[in-house]
Amino acid sequence: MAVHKKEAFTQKEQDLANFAKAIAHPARIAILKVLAQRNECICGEIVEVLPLAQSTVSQHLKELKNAGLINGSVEGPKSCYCINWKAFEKFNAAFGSLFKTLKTNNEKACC
Amino acid sequence: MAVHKKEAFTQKEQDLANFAKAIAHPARIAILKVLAQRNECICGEIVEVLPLAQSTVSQHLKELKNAGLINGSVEGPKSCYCINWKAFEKFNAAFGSLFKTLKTNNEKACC
DNA sequence: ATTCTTTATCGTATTTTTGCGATAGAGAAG
DNA sequence: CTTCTCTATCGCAAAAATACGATAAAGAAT
Repeated sequence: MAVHKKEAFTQKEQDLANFAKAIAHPARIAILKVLAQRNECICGEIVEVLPLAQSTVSQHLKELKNAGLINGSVEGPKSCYCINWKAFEKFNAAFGSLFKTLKTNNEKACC
Repeated sequence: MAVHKKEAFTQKEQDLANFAKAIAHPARIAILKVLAQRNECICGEIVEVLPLAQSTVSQHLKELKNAGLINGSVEGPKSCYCINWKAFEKFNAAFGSLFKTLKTNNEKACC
């Protein structure tokens, strides 16, 4: 078997998990950093910075885009990606909310 | 092919990615919530709450423990798990740091 | 119009994750 | 000491993630 049972959980839990999964790879964190640095948000330079093949970087970009963490528009030879601050803020809030929820329920560790 | 190249990235990036991966599954988020609710931090009830087999829950607990997000001690028939607030705080700080880094570099989206 | 440059997608291989049933192991209860 | 209960681990299968090379596609440059 091994059918992923993600659909059996809360929408909130799934959303947060998806966000987390998007940044659950050092390459994608590195990509986010590069995107934030370049104000003109033209990439392709990302491939040069990362120790990965072009196709792999493109794949990671796609996943970040699917997760909603970045926006992107392709115009032939050059593409333009940049961080979707709104979604990122939402993620930050969702995680903060979880953290807060956990903490208010039980502040001290018992083992 | 397909050798994970995670070691090619910063330690910080790897750490944050590992933390993120730990919560990158709704089941593990749900487990954290249950652990926070029960003050006595006795589990096994987790299995009843979650729509997963006992062995699967045990596996998720193991991963959370490996990631350092929870502490656990097994004493024969009953085990005791609870949230490692210190590590969780560290994760929260690391993520907040990334978020801040990104934001100070580039505040506005361009696409 | 043809070539060049850049990026996305396809196909494929390998590794990792997810999940379950079955079994083992470790105290508690009798 | 034997049984009972709870948890961990093993073995396995299916799915997803990771990575790359090769190819396609879409403008730019000539």
